[in-house]
Amino acid sequence: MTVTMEDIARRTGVSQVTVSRALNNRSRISKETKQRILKEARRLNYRPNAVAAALAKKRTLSLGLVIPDITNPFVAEVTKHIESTATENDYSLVVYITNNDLEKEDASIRSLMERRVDGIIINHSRSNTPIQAIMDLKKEGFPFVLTGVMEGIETDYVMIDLAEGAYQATRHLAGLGHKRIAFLTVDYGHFKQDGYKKALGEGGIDFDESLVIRCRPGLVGIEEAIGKVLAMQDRPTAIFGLNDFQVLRAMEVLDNLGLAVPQDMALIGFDDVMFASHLKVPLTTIAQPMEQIGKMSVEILLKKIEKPTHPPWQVMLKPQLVVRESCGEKLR
Amino acid sequence: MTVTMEDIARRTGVSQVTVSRALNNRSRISKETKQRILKEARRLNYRPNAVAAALAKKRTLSLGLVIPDITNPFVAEVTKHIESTATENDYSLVVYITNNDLEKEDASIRSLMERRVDGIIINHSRSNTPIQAIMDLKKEGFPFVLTGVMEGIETDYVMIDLAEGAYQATRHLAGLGHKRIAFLTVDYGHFKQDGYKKALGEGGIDFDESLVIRCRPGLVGIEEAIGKVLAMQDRPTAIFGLNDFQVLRAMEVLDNLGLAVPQDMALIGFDDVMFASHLKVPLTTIAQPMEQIGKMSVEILLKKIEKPTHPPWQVMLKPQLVVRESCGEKLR
DNA sequence: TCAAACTGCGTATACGCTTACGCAAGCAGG
DNA sequence: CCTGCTTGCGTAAGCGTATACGCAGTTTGA
Repeated sequence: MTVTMEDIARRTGVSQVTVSRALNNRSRISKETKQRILKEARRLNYRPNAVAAALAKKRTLSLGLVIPDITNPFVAEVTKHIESTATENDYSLVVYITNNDLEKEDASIRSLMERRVDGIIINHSRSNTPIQAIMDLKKEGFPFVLTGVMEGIETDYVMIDLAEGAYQATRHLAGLGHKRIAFLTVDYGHFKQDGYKKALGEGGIDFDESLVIRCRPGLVGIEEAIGKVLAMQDRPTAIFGLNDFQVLRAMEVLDNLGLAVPQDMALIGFDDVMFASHLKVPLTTIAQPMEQIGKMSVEILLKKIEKPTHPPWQVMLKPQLVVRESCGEKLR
Repeated sequence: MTVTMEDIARRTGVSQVTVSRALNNRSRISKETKQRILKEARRLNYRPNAVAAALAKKRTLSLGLVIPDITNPFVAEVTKHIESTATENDYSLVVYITNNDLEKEDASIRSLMERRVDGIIINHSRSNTPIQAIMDLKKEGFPFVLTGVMEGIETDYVMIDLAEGAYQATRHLAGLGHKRIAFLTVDYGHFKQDGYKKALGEGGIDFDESLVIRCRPGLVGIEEAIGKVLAMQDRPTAIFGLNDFQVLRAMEVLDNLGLAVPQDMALIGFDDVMFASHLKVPLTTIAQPMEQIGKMSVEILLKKIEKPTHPPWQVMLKPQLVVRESCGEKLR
C-alpha cells in the first residue's frame, strides 16, 4: 500500500541504505544515483515514515505541551508562539488541555513520556501542589520546562516576576487613594503577596490579613470570593489578584448585583489579554510578554534536549502596568 | 538506559512476547506469570514505547489538527472540545497553527501525514482556494475531516448552515429598519450571500451589488473594507459578514474615527464568542454550537478511521441569532 | 610511485514492539 | 485409550528506517 524506501530501492536497483542516503541528503553517494532515486521517489509519491525514523533515531522531533485552558486568551497567545517556535525548529507539538484537573495533567504528562516526545512544556496551574508525573520527569532526566514554577523542585522555567507585577498593581491602586484592597489569591498567591505588601507599606497602609482571600479553582471560586469581599464590614474598594480572564467573571458578578466598576469596586487584572481594552470598562491590568514567554520556553527546552545534564535555565520576565479605566480616577 | 520489555523478560525468566501479553492484558497467559511480570514492570518503572508500538501496529493513536489561529476564541473553544473528545478516546492531538498562511497549511498537513497520525481535522480557512495537500489526502484515502468545506471536493465535514446564519442576521438588521447593509465577505462569503439576499428580498430591499465588499485576509483587510464602506456615498448603516473576532477590530477602527456603534454604524458578528457579551457595546451575533462542532468532527474522524472507504459523513449544524446591543433599537 | 585517503556503494544489525504460528502438556468426551 | 480442544508459553518474522562497518576502485600527496 504505502511506498517504502525498499520499494524505491528495488525499482532503481540499489540497496535501501542508498535510498536513505539520497533522501536524507547524506554524502558518499554519487550525484547520478541520487538524482535517479529522488526522481523515482517523487514518481512513487514516497512519504518518509517518521515513526520508523523516530524508532531508529530515538528522536521523534515532537514536543509536548500541557496547558490548563486554551480558552483563556493568555494561554492561547502563549501557545501560538510556542507552536510557531516549535515548527520553525522542525518540531511538532502534541497538546494536552487539562481543564485544571490535576489527574488529567498527570495522565497527560505520562502519555507524552510514553509517546517519546523529545521534551515537554508544562503550564502547571498550581504552583504549590506538586504533581507526581513532574517529579518523575525530573528524576528520570526527561527534558521539560515549566511556564511558571513548582515549589520544592529545581527545574528549568520561564516565569514572570509576579511580585513585581503585584507591586505595580497595588501601588497603582494605593496611589489612587484605595486603602482597603482585597487580595484574591487563586494561585501563585504567595509570590504576589510580597509585592502586595511592599506597595502597601510604601503607601503607608497596614497589611490586613483578613483582606487576603483564598479562592477555590474554577469560576465558582471567583463568585464565592467576590461574595466574601462584598460581605465584609468596612468593604474593600478594590480587588487585586485575578487574571483578566477571571476579572471578566468578576465583572459579570458585580454587574448582576448592580455594582459599578470602578465606582463601587475597582478591579485590576493580570495578563493584558487581547480583549482587555475592548471591555465595557476597559481593563487596567498587568501586561505579560506573551510572545517572549512562548518563544523562550521552547528555546530553553531545545537547549535542554541538547544538553540534558546542563543545570537548569531559569528566566524571569518583567511584567508592566497598563492603565485603563477599571480602577477609575483618584478617589475623593 | 530506558527499560524495555526485553529487560523485564530477562529478569522474570520469560520471553519478551510473554511480557507483551502481560502488559497488554492478552489471554493465553497464566495469572501467576502475569502478576510476576506486572510487578517487575512496576519495579523497573517500565514505560511502554508508543513509537515502537505504532510502527508495529501501523497505528499511532494520534490525530492531527490544523487551525488558522488559536488566538481566535471561537477556534480556541472548538479546539478545547476536539482535544477532550480525542483524549477520551485515547488519542493524542498534534496541533499546527497556520496563521492563515496557505503554505504553512500545506506543509502542516504533509508533516502530519509523514508522522502517520491516524487522521486529521482541518479548519481550512478559505473555502474557495483548494490546497494540494488536501487533494492528496483525498486521493490517498487518508482519513480527514473538514471543519467547514472546501469547494470542488467531496469530503467528510462538519459545518454550519452559513446561509441560515446570514439570513437570520440580515433579517434582524432589516427588521430594525436598516436598508443599506454592507456585506463584507472575508471567506465562505458565497454561502452567506444566499441568506443575505433572501432576507433582503423578504424585507423588500433590493440587492445592491456595490454593497458586497471583498476583504483581504488579515486585520488590514478589515481596516480597508471599513474604509471603503465609510467612503461610499449613501453610506450603509450596518455591516454584516465579519466574525466576532474581526468585529472587534472593526469596533476599534470606528472608535478611532469617532463613530459610535450602533448609532453611526450597526455591527453584527458571527460565532458568539466568550467575550461578546462583555464588550463596550455588547455584541449582537450569530451563535455557533462550538462544543458540537468539536465533538462531532472527532467522532466523524474516528468513524472514518474505522471505515476509510465509507462514503463521507457530512454534518450541517444550525446557528442562532443572539440579540444584544450592537445593532441598536429600531431606526427612526 | 606507493601508501593513504576518499568515493560509492552493499551487508548486517538495531530500534522496541506486535502478530502469526508452533508445540507440549493438560483435559474432556466418546 | 485415542481424538481434539484448550492453556501457556516460545520462536520467527516483520513494521520502516538509521547506523556501523566493510570493501573495491579511484584519487591524492610527497
